[in-house]
Amino acid sequence: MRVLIVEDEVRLADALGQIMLEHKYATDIVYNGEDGLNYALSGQYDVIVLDVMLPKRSGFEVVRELRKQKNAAPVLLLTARDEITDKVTGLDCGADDYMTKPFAPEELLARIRAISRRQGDVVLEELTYADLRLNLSTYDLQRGEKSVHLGFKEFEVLKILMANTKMVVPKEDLITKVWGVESHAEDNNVEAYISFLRKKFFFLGSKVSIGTIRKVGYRLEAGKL
Amino acid sequence: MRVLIVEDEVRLADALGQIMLEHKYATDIVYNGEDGLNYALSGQYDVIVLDVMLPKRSGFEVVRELRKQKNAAPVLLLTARDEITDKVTGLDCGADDYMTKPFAPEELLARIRAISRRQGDVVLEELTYADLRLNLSTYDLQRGEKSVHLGFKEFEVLKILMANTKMVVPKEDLITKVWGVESHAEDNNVEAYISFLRKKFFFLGSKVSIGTIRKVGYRLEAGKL
DNA sequence: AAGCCGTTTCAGACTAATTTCAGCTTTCTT
DNA sequence: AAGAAAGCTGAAATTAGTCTGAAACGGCTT
Repeated sequence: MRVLIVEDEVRLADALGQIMLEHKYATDIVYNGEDGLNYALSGQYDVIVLDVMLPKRSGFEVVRELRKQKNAAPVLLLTARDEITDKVTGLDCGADDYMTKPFAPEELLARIRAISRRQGDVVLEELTYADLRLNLSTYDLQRGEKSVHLGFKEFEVLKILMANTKMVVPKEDLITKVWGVESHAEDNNVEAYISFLRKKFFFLGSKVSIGTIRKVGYRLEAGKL
Repeated sequence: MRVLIVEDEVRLADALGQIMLEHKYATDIVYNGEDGLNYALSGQYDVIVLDVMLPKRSGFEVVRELRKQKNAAPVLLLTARDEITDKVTGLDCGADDYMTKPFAPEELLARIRAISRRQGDVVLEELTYADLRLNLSTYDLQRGEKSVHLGFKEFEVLKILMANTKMVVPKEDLITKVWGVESHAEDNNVEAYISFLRKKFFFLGSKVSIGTIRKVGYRLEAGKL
């Protein structure tokens, strides 16, 4: 079960991420409407938790655009209690549910369960690149017969690389997406995980390797067989 | 990466300048809205950090005017927490992000990275000149089949030359843009990199060459095949 | 309490990028 | 044409970024 959180208040966003984590939801967090829309359009999420008041594009705009593009992912809108925005507006735009801040974590979880149940599961089960297959629900990475289990962070790092194949993913991005924006994770954390992943690629005998772009980041590369 | 800071509290402005410096951003500081606007319009900045409450012209006015003139530079607004200015107003005026004082340097840096990158992906993916293509995300320079990887500084130098094709780029400009304003890089540093680049052009068999304008600078030239 | 697993931290090895230097070539000046 | 200034470039020296094994850590399970 994958959840996208779009919320510009970093503190709240991280808190939500924390809650999701504790309940075993894989979570991505972005901090503005534009990124939110782009991430949502990737179609990999089972639920999208969307703040209304956002930089770049409001939550309303995001849902509307999402629906226009025929994306049916369940959307839960968040709004501050004193914002004079109308619940009806949100639902008209195509949102599935609506909740005012502040709220209890339990309520959030309940609503997420509710709207995700409503949908028939149409989630992609795995990501692939060259000879590698990353199972998104079991966290197993396999190549042919062999298979290894990835830890949560290994998984997240690889997932991001596989979702952006052929693009260089900046270390910064990995840090903010895997460790969270206000973490004090250091570059070496990322490096350590890249190292772990390389070891596992090697173990699997994959032709895929992780290329380093110095001072920038990493990208997947499919070496010749 | 060039940053313009518009902030009337001299102490804060200087502190910001210091932080930027430590993180290798080339920085200019001005202390009122009018200068801010003029500097910003010069179009040489990658990010503008703009206080809301300013002498001469408010931050809001500055962004609005900037946008009216079709200047798309990413703007990060600053405001004191107890000012009753509205976040929405700022974003509506065309700012890209918004932060309340006081804030941690780390947060500022993170946001600067975020908004400067954000516009980066709207911007073109590669620069081309004659038979050369410079991939802006992988730092690869290619010509036909062949491709070479450029180091950070090589890349920056070439990028500037390719962004100003047919114009002579003064050595001084290269130094301040690539090494930073306060650097004590010497002309020979630039010369060394020009030399590296020429070698790579030759390796690629490109018809492009780097012409020297004595006592001034360099420019790209597309020789005949 | 002991063991396991995923994660973080650290230090040294390693490697690529960058700077520096020196001698050489080209261009300009007179 | 001679000398001076500016520029070029190969090689060496230095620095900065990255990799990785090992150890420490912390939460969970047995």
